[in-house]
Amino acid sequence: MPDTEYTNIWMRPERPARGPRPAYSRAQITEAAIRIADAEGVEAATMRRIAAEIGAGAMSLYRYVPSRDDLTELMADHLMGEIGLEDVPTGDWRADLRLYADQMRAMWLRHPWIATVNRSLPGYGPHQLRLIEQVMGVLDALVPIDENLALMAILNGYVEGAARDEVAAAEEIRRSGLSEEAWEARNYPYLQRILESGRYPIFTKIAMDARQPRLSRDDQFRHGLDRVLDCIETALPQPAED
Amino acid sequence: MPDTEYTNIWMRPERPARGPRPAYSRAQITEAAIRIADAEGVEAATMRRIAAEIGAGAMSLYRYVPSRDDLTELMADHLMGEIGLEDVPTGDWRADLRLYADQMRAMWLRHPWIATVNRSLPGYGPHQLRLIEQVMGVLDALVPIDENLALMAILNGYVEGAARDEVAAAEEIRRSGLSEEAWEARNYPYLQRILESGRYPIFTKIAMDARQPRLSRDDQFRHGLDRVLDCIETALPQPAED
DNA sequence: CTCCACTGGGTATGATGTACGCAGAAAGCG
DNA sequence: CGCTTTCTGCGTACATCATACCCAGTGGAG
Repeated sequence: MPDTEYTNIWMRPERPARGPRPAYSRAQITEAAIRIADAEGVEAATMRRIAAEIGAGAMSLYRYVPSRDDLTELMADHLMGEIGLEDVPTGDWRADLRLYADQMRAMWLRHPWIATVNRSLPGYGPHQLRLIEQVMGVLDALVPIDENLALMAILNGYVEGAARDEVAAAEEIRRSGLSEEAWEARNYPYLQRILESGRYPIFTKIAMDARQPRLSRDDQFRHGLDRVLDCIETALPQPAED
Repeated sequence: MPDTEYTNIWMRPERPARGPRPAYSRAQITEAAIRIADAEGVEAATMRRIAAEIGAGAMSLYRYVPSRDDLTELMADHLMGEIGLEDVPTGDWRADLRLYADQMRAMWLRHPWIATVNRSLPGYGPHQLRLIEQVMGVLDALVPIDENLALMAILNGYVEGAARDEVAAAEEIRRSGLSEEAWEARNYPYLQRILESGRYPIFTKIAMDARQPRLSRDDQFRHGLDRVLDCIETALPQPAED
């Protein structure tokens, strides 16, 4: 029973020394699972379906991955690998953090199902670790480590929150099987009821007066991000003089 | 087939006019489900278990709630009702937003399973709507509605992100069935391997040098929150003079 | 008083993650 | 080179889940 000792998917060696060559690999399985989740929704990425995708039997996957939860962990970490910050830090911290934020959001939109994967914190897979190094490396020379942590909490909170909202709406629409317009038309009566009740003046103000909801998603994100970066700037010691 | 017309759990009337008195109610079912999820984890709150909790047969629940997803929506909105901001705004926006943030975080910690419920955005249940009114009412008189939206995105992002991190760790420990100390001891080898690899200097700096991870969770949250509130302050027009 | 739209709930179904066991393959050892 | 050991892929089996369907009984509307 060697299983008991490994607390973590990252501690478990992929291949033992003896025996026949494995026909597949963790990476292959992980990528197949991501492909299915992207194309058909995370609920379609069942163990059987993933196995079929790579031409294996259902139970074969368990030779590579101890459980579905661990596969999920592999999937989540693989996604972090899609964030490319090779040339960071460039010296322009604002551009660096914006690049990070934009890439992160784009990744969320490519893989909306990541919102349902909440085992985020204790993962610390290799790609996530690399990303921490790169992102926190941007401000590392400018502020103490505690300050850096606090600022990154704000930035990550904003990016993830914004991405989560976008993705929640998109997933709701996808799951309904309707077009975006049809979905909005279908929900219109409820919206109307809220507005007509007169009990939600601020909600009404948002729906009627705000420019924000009428901007493109990209612009909405960018506006909020600018605010966050301004906030970070005020926390930096002696910002660059003109 | 009246089912087809209701797009939303909030549009569907709880009780029809005719027929015998229902023995239970949506509120009763929702509260039972929350009680189970709190005590035994969200995975224990199955339809059968919830039905058993209130002394009903499994299928009886479907007389009150069209599907498990809708029940989840009811549960999530019920939680928003736990945030009490009756006396807000008090005139001290900073105190008001801090009260909101603290209550929100406390609610997350009471009900960690909310992290797994991601159908957040298009819900707009009654409690969520009321909360939007109260929270956004704090700054409504001070800033334009678009500004208010942007600032709330930052605040909510921080609060939710911080709560999500705390909850993810707590849930991971709970699910392992170990004590916090035993869980940490179990994970120690992996942490050690990361540090010893020498490839993650900033991660190492966080683990070794930062004060932050050694503060209480409450203090960590408060520190970050102060930063966010500072950020909001700089965005307000002519902050109150001394 | 009669009718029928309701009620609670038993049974059944299809899907899921995964435990178990088996036949065959290949690496280590003599 | 043959034997043993340790692996491989994978078919079968099972517990558990949400939920479709059905039925007998009930109580408000006419």
